[in-house]
Amino acid sequence: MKLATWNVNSLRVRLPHVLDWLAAQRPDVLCLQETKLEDIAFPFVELEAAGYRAVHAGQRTYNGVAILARDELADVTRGIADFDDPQQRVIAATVGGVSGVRVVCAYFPNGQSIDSDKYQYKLKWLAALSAWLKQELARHPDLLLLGDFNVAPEDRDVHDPAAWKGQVLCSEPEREAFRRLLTLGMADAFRLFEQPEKSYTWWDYRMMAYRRNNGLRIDHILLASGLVPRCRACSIDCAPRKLERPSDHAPVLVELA
DNA sequence: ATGGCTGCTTTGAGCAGA
Repeated sequence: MKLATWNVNSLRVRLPHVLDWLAAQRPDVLCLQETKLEDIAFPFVELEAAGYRAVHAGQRTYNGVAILARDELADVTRGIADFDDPQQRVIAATVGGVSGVRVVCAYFPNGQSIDSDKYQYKLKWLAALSAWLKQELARHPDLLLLGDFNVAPEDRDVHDPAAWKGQVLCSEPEREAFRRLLTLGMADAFRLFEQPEKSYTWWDYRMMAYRRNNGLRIDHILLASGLVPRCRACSIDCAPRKLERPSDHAPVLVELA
């Protein structure tokens, strides 16, 4: 089973890239973030023609998350339970029937800068996510959390750790929140394997950052402990970042036996 | 060098992203 996550930075603009990528990779599941679409504008028809069902928690202009799957998507939930939030950042579904996995697709807040109200919202959101996932892991032992975490967990996930030290995406409270997710009983799938040095999933559009590999690893796939023995591979696919008019994020993939 | 791109917005300068 192949699952992936990709922040597409507007599905309206990126739909051709998504369709090409689905055709090339044929993942069983693809989680999308930043669709920036209302549900009524979501391209269900085009995706169905490509062989994918979809569920979407949409919103105009900002945020918006979706799960695409070749098989049925069951028990769909939107948002974090007991956390009132108009921003559409979380959608979850069970894929693969009775023996299926629970897929949680999330677009974590960016936080803007550590002195911003948005940063305080990010920390509250992270705390609410942890509390909710603790319950969800008890309910669904075969859970995966995939998405744009907007957190670079360690200095090796940052092209210039000195410049980013203490900044939003790298600050210690954010990294603590990331580690807290691991202590709930999850593993960073990417770090289960040997990986190339300077592996990143996001590069700024400016200053030729991609060409210089000035990036951050902020898109992640966490696996519940019980899934770890089934994990065969995890990688970042940089091919879409090289295309014309790319998303600033690259997809991350995981393979489960 | 505090910008540099990109996408979006009651269309055009400003916000947000990361």
